[in-house]
Amino acid sequence: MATIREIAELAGVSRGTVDRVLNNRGSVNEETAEKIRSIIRQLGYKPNRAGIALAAQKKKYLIGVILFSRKNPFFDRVMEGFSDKAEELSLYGCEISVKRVAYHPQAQLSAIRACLKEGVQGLIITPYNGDEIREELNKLIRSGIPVITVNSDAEGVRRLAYVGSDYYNSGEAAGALMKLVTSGPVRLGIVNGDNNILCHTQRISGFVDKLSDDARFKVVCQGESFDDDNKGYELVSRMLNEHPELNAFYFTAAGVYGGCRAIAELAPEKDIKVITFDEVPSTVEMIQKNIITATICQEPYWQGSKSLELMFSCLSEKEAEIQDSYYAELSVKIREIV
Amino acid sequence: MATIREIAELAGVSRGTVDRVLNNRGSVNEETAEKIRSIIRQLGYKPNRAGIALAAQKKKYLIGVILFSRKNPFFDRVMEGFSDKAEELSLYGCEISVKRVAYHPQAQLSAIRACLKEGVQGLIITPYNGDEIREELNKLIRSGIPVITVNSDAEGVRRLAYVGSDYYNSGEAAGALMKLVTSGPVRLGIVNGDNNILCHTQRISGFVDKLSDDARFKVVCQGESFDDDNKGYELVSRMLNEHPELNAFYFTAAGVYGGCRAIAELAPEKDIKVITFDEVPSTVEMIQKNIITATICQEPYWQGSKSLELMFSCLSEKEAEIQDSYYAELSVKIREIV
DNA sequence: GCATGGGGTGTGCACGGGCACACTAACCGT
DNA sequence: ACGGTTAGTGTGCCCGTGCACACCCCATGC
Repeated sequence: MATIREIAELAGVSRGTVDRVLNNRGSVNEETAEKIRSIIRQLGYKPNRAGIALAAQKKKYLIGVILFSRKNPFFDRVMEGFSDKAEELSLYGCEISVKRVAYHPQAQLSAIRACLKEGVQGLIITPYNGDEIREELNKLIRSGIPVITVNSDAEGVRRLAYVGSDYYNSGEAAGALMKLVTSGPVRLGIVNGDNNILCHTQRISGFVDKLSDDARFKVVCQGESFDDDNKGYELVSRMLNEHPELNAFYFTAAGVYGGCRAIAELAPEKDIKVITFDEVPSTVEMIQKNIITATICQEPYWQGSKSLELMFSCLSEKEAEIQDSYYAELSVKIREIV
Repeated sequence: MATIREIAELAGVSRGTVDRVLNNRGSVNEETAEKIRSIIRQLGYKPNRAGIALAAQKKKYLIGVILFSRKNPFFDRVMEGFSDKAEELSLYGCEISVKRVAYHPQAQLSAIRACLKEGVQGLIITPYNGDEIREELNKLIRSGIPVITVNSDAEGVRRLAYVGSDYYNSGEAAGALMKLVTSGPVRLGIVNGDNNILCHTQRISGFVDKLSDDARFKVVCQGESFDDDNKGYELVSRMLNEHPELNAFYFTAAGVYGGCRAIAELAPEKDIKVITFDEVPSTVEMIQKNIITATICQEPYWQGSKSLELMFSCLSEKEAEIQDSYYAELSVKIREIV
């Protein structure tokens, strides 16, 4: 592999000049520059990453990460993605400043402000909601600080990129799965979280749309559980009492553990099909106990890792090509195949 | 983060001495060494990877990779894992020499010999079979060249590690999946490849064992197809003609494309459940055409990537901790969720 | 005629670690 | 007493890139 020195020698100039051409810095005679560029093309020169890494020891790219604080295995896993990628990129001077705060506009707002005070050069936020945050993010972006949103994408925020789940699509996948694992008439109970959160509404739309062409399926009841297991327990208990014909459940993410406990207690004999999201301790346990039939996963680790990688390449590379949106791949974990 | 220079200064010695302690090279006064070691512990010193990478530009770790030559998307994907990891590790002087040869002892033997001539310091082989190869590998290992086997593990070969699928386990998974997606009596046709290859026999054992406790299932017929699509087509056609009651198929890997074509042509109306292995073009196409119900994947990309990573850390690090076996995680790709 | 400024260029050092080589002091054998 | 060996240590350079600084030359202004 060619080095800057070799190129300099071939072009009859010094390393410094080649460096200036490579990083369009300082001023170089256009003729000389073109000559150097042609040699670079000819040799297929790629800067040596080890050299860059070593030279980057002096630099510092500080990236702010604002993350859900509530005990949540999904976001814990996203966090692992952030941490591992940060460790990898520390080689190149990348550093993250993580703020785990409540999912409230006020808390998030002050976290953003705190990041700014620390002088972050980029911000990653997951998840977020509310007009205040939208405006604040747009202010950041206008001031030249790129923002990547993970798992929350609001219209009107000119973020650098979105990384995360395609909720509607995963809802459809859940519907397809439900078709596959059932036969005969299916009487469905749906448990979702806060109806104001996209995650839940879109997962329901996708699911319902997918089943709409099949007369076997009927949604009998639906309720909110707000990520609270006791609430999930109560809700599902009530559903099972009021609608003994139920033979399938769909959880968009909330109250899974409590809901499954209710199913196990109130209908231990019945073959109730249950489809949920995410591979987290509560779903894994319920899969192993044969209560959850299948769960649909959307790579939380990848979401953290990918978003940090994108942000770093935006900050460090001259011309990073960054798409508008990056969607997590779906995978399915099934009973007895965990 | 501390550097070698800082440690040297604190210990009142030169960089060279610290270096000798860190890499137990040359000779160092035991007392001085202990002092340096204690400072290293105290500061929690970790060598800077960028520095190591840069210094490693001069080194060269050559690793031989012997891979199935036949057009095979699974091994193509393994190859991608090798290539990407090699690219990543080129930073540290890692280089691979790939030989894609036929799955015959003679071809593999000469590939191994060729690798030796090139002076490889480690060998990765996938897949392999036969006593000659086993003996040859053991000879290599005795001469100090570590060997990692991928997707073939023979008794008596003292390889450094095995990386790959757990075939029996994935067969069981296929059985569990078959239970889940069917209801009522199931009449099964099984299509496998060469009966001398572990992959096929173990996937069948696992599958059959898993179904053995459920009277719904009956294996009606079974045949070999040797990875040949025309053979697969003929075989499945014959099965469907002779046993019109068939309503499920299990392919251990061979003849999937041809077999599925036969199903599509001869039983277009029937709801036949089909379970196969690996996410390769032929399975993806047949999943999209709704012929394959689900396919079980075992991370071919990871297999390549992981095995090279292991080999490199064995060659480069003083004390790499390497397990005996690394099994690919199972995942399931399902109709409409690809 | 001299100071100012800026375009264009070269040079030296930094980054952290590996490693070859040089050097010293001590010890041994003849 | 002197050459040879060896344990123990220090020094200098290399790896490839980034970047600050110094330098030269020419144009412009007073």
